Amino acid sequence: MLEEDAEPDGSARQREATVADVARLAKVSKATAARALGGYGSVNEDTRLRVLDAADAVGYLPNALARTMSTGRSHTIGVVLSDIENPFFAKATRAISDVVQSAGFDVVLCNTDENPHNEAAAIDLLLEKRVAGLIVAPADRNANGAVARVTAQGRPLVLFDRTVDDFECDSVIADNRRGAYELARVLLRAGHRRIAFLSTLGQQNYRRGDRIRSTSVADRVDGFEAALDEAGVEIANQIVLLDGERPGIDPLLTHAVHHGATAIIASDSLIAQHVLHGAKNRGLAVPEELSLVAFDDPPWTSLSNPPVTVMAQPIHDIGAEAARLLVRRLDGLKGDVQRIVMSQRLIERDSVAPPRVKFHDLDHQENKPGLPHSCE
Amino acid sequence: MLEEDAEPDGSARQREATVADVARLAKVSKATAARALGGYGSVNEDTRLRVLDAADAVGYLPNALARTMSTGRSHTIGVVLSDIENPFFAKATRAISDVVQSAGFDVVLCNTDENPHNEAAAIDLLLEKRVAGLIVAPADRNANGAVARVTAQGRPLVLFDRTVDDFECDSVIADNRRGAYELARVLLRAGHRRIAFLSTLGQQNYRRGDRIRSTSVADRVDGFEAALDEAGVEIANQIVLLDGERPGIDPLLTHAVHHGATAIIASDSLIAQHVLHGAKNRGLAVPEELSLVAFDDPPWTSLSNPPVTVMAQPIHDIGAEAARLLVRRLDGLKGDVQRIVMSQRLIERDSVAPPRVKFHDLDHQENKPGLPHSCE
DNA sequence: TTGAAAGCGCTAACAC
DNA sequence: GTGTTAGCGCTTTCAA
Repeated sequence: MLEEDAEPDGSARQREATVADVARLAKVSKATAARALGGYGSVNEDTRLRVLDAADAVGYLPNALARTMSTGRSHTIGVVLSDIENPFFAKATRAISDVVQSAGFDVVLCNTDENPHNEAAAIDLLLEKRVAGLIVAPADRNANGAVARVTAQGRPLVLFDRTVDDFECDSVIADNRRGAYELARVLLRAGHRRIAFLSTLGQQNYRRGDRIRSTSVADRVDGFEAALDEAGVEIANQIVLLDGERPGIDPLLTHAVHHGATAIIASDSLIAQHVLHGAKNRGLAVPEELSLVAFDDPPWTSLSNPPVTVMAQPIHDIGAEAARLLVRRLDGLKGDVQRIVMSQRLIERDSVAPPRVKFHDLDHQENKPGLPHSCE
Repeated sequence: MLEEDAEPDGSARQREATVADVARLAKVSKATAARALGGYGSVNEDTRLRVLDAADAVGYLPNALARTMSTGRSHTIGVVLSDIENPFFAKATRAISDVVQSAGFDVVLCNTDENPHNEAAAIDLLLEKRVAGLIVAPADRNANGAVARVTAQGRPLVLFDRTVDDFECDSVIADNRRGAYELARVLLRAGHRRIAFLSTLGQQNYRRGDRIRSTSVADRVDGFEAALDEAGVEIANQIVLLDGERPGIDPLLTHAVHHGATAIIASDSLIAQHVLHGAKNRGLAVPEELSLVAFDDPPWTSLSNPPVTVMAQPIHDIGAEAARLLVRRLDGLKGDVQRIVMSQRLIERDSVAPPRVKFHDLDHQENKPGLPHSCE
């Protein structure tokens, strides 16, 4: 038995047992005890049992930190993402954990809230905790020092959902440009000519050509614009609304509707939810008065009134593939950077209808001053 | 500059820099360098700057493991829960992170999949990593050794959403019994006499009085049964369906409908989603042919067709309160175990209608053999 | 098979 | 203000 330290509150709390304690009780050396406990080296079967008995007699619990310090291996990988409440990330995380755990690694998760500062802190934290590798969905494509630090430290890194500019790195993303293109085509085919793209990410006051911080959103906006160009629709008539810092899709919706948008592309399912709510509150019938399409396909999109047309992403696969890639790198796989791009899938439901407005009138107002195509 | 180890692939990866390296470059002792780096003790401003310069010249990154080992403080808390994909846990996790981080702790998250074995592994893992304290939603109320081990190790622990039998411990839960009671009352008032309670947790083949593994589900079933008793409705006519191991609410729904259920209580929003889907697929109109009420109030429940009547839980507060309590314990708060119970709130929408069937007929069949009240 | 001792990177006494 | 030294709990040579 270990001596017990008397606690201030009178309870007796045991000092944590160490290999040394176990060794003493089992009457062997620290080294032998450690071998028996750690299951390495070779140790006589009898002594092994004796050590194990001693171990749970003193309530021995290995110290993973000490172990990592001496071996240099942590068996832990870090995952950093922006919003665990977003079903996209929840699902991807799930996939990552499954893969990574079955490969014998533990996972530590950090939430950044789309804030580059938090992200840097999270990455450094994980690096300081000496995780074996990292999987991150970077909040900012630009000069992302924290992300670069990971590889600079020589640790494997896989980016998912988003990438970072001028940075060679394994990554697994979805074909967002194509997805947005298709979504825009659906709307265009239905006759819409004034479409708003809504996202909570990126900067406010977007002008065509601006670099949007999140590459997944940037790719979508790109595909969106490409479809419009191709259809010969004036981009100036379109409305790309990015929320930047502010919370709340609702003001964006107000803005969009106020400027004549007849259809919305929601950049994720959370935004689609807000749009549907907003439309309901405003007494705007979907799709009769406002059409809606969105990225991601959580179960509710087929249950809502109306069911919504979506671009489904292979979320599970994105996470799983990112994890598999990291595990392979951890196993020592060398070789070229891998950039995996997964395709998305259109699911048409009932949230799109032709616009009620005729656009001939509006088209003549194109140059009317004061018609913004971005939100302040 | 540090010497560089040549890597097999030809790249040159730096050995990780340590305080010793920094000290050498800054021409001070290890202790001084450590003081400057760690921001403790006192050190001359000039030397401090010199050390800091040296630090980023060699790309120094502190080793949190080593620090924890010598200080005994990890500044990290562990959270273990059963399913991060469930919006309930996603939201609670978010609240926990926020509170805990602003108190200066990092958080490590583990998913258990409702599997007691995984849970034990996760708890031990966290304990081995020497987290300062734990917040756990226990998968099993019975003789939960892993949970007990936490306090046995002298580490603060707060349970949330669920508790463990015969185990004194701080906890924050919702008043599930009352919530279920109210939900049952809504259905009863509408005229329903044959109601099915659906959950993915707990054992299959439930008989009244059985101990359901998850205390939150157990409390709900308890409240459900109490309401029926009070209304003088035969419990034998009710159908408590728990999924046990199997994935899939759908077979449960089949079972319920097949045995004449006219209303469903879904034990969480994921289940409600499945029920709505299932009803749709079967061409069953909600609420005309099947009424539905559920726990939790994610945004989609007001968007669905029909919007669903729910018992909203103060999820954010549950998480935040659990975190605050843990932080206080970590700060040394002694004193009695705290058991915080938060109340739920009924939100009536359009998913409940009177049953079409008249029950006089059915009541006479009560003793008809083969009418099960639980699912195998 | 076992033991003694060194070392992982850091902090914390204790001297100077 | 700064340096020396001794740990934290484990693994890992190297001998015996």
